[in-house]
Amino acid sequence: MDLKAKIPSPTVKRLSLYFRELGERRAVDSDATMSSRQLGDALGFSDAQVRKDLAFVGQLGHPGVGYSVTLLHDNLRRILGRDRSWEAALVGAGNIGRALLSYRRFEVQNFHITRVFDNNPATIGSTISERSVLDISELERELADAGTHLGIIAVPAQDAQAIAERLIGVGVGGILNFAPRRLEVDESVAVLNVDFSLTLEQLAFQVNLGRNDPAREGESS
Amino acid sequence: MDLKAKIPSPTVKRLSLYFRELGERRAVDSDATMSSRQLGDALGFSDAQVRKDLAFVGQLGHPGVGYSVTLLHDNLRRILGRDRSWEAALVGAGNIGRALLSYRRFEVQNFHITRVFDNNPATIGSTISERSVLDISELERELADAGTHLGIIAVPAQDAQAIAERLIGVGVGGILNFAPRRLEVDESVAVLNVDFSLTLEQLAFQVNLGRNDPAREGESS
DNA sequence: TCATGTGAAAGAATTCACAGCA
DNA sequence: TGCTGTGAATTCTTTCACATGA
Repeated sequence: MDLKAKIPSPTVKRLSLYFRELGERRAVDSDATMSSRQLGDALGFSDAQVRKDLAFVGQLGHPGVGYSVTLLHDNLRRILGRDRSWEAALVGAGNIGRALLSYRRFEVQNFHITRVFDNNPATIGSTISERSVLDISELERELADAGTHLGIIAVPAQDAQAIAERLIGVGVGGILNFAPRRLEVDESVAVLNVDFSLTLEQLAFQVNLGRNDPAREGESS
Repeated sequence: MDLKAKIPSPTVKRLSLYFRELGERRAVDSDATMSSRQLGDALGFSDAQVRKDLAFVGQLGHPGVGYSVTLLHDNLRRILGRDRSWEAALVGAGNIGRALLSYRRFEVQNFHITRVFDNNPATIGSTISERSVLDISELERELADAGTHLGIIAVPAQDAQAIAERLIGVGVGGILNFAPRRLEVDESVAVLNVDFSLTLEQLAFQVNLGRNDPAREGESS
């Protein structure tokens, strides 16, 4: 509807958190309202921050009352793209891949890992969390017309770029990259990196001497 | 030595990336130099950005030449706290926990998961990646004088806060939290959250309509 | 009185642009 | 010429503060 204006990335992160919080509240009391202060306190943000963020969603609050939990939740769902189903292809059935496959939360949230690829002959053909592992060489054939929306890369660093290109070749619009390697892709493709080593390193730095900056504390990496 | 001035969090993230890149370069040619442009190009940052970041490390560059790979690498190692060993306790031997236990990269980087706890009787006593799983009720006894530096929480959301408090009770200075729940802890404890659902959601949002903002593309979540 | 929505102010982070050194 | 280090300018984000509505 609105949402022409582009939403800043820090705000999008927080919108996801609001969405989750509202979902939990809604399950308990679907008629509830929450003020920006309540929502902020629950997540560690200021009330002003919450209001500014929610302004991107629309004018949904009622002065003196707060926000309708249900209304806000529904609107966030739409804006965050959670009102549709997402199909993802996973490449790499190693430890991280397996963890993702068994992550129940994804299914609940309409993220479906529909195909799994690997290049290890010992793994190909086996079944992991009810999905059978396909040969990586079949990637193009399997995904050509599958309309897969997202790719998840969980392969060694040196293979990541090539896999990314193949995934983009079959039309995925976004990539979740677990390999510790920057992917060079066209700007029309969204890439998000998850890098455990990097995250641990950030933590170590903070503990080491950066006598932890409180403002950053809850920071979602 | 220096490093009294607090380094901004975005800079710390990039310093880790520089450190990794320099390590790879160093392995090939330990006498190499790199300019801020070369380093930036490799990682997708501007040369000015690189120089600003490296200014926090000290005045290590040589005009007309660049930075000595070895010198810069060594200095970053110290600043990032990588010149020492880190011991971590893992709580939760589920899928994520197992993936972390088998993640080879950690050992190489001097991060050692020395204890593993779970509350599942079927898992307790078993061996995962050469570490035997301890009963969560033994946490305090096991860690009391162990001098463990970091805690890794990979338990269901509803247990996360309690585990965090127990870990802090035995003296860990930092927590890596995989549970989709904000931890309320004293500000002297560093917390970093890794939240797959949140990350996938960010990606979905970008793909959905936020016709991917190029500036954010390589963003490490 | 309580709480939203939003301009204005402040604060952070990035980019620019250039003096100065090798 | 090539490249660093850094103030100045710019852009992005958060916080403040208050007019307005219920």
